[in-house]
Amino acid sequence: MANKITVQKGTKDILPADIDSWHFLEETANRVFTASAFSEIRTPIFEATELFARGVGDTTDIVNKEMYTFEKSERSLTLRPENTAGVVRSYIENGMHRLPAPVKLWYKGPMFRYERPQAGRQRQFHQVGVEMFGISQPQGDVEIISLAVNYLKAIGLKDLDVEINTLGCPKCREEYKTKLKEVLKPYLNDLCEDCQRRYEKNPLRLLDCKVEDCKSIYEKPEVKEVITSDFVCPECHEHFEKVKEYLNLLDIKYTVNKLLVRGLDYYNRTVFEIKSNNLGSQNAVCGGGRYDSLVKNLGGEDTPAVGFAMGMERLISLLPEQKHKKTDAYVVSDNVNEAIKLVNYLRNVGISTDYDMTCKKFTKQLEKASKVANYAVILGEDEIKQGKVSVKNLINSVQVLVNRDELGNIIERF
RNA sequence: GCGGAUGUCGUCAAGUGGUUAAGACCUCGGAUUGUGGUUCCGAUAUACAUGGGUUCGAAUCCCAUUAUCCGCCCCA
Repeated sequence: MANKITVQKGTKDILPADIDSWHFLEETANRVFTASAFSEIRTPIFEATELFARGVGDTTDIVNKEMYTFEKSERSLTLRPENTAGVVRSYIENGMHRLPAPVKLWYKGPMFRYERPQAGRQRQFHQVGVEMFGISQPQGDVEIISLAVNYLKAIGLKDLDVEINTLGCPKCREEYKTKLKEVLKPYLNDLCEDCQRRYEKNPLRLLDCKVEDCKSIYEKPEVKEVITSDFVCPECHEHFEKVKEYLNLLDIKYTVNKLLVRGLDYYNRTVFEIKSNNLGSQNAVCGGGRYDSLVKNLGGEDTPAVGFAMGMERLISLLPEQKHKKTDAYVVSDNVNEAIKLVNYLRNVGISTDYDMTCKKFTKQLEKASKVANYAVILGEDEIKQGKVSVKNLINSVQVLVNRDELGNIIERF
């Protein structure tokens, strides 16, 4: 035997047994997002590498070490590690700023990140997300957060925590970073390696370190004072207050987590995550926030924007198991000619139908029917003589003799 | 990139140095002369992750590799 070729590390087949959950997530997304006036957009799986370097940010792990990048015709291309940059590119390229504002888009599809796979983390994974362009007001942030909450509610998830924070604007954030670095300077040598690296690269990320030694340093009064201080400028402060006010109006429960810092460089002001306690260490099902400078950074008009992304595999792992749906009808007959015609008829009136193409004996056909279908449609000599068919409900064994054109009604409610 | 655990048929799983490596489920075929999901029989024709080593002898011990899972990191 030839060597078997297997799926690649961190990738998975989505098999028929699991497909109903995916359809459910996708159909619910379409329904819920459409209800909030979002339209679906589909952008390419690969883009110019530079789009992600500039869009996602070249200090991030995603860009630095997790991208699938390849060369073709002297271009550097990359499999998308997330979809915000791609949607922004499309927004700019297609002149969507001339569309009536706001422009509200949603998407779903595969993303690619070269990481060590573990629970809730794969190299090819799927996200469903939304992006909204043209709203700088706090209503925009709330539009997005409430949409996320509505979607998660629509797919039936409970026990989720919404965490929000504000990163301020570039100006007040810089001041905060400077203060933070100052107060931490004396302890620099006591911090873990990661934190020492973060200290230089992205001081905001220092705060959610899980190492005990670091945590205790962040608990020190003078440090804690800086961390918990309201560093944001009056405008950003007012914006965040409004966001919280509107969330309260909508009765959306949230906690303010000053340590919440999203890993992508483009965020400003409001950031949020939605977490589940039932997921192990990769517990964020949704992450998002405001990114007012990204459109401009990628060469478009200065346009405020806000959005989120959800990990579909993580959502599915929280969903109750779904049984794969059976076929509606299975035609059981010894008469091939009549069977073929009846099968074709049933399919054309919208009843999912299958039959035995190998001319097995009657009992075998019925046995097969009971495994794969909800109803057996029996067409034997007796039925053919009478011009009728028998329909047997395979769950409760009730059988009736009916005319062919009644089959649709029968199968729907019998 | 760094740690830890695991790897026996499509699936679950017994077996810890010694004749043809249990069993269950699934699938397929057959028996019961047009009514199934019960029962019975049979099949899946060289399944012990891979490559070395130790041994008279290894699925069982050792080493390497690989894969999966879990954690760190990071993120959805």
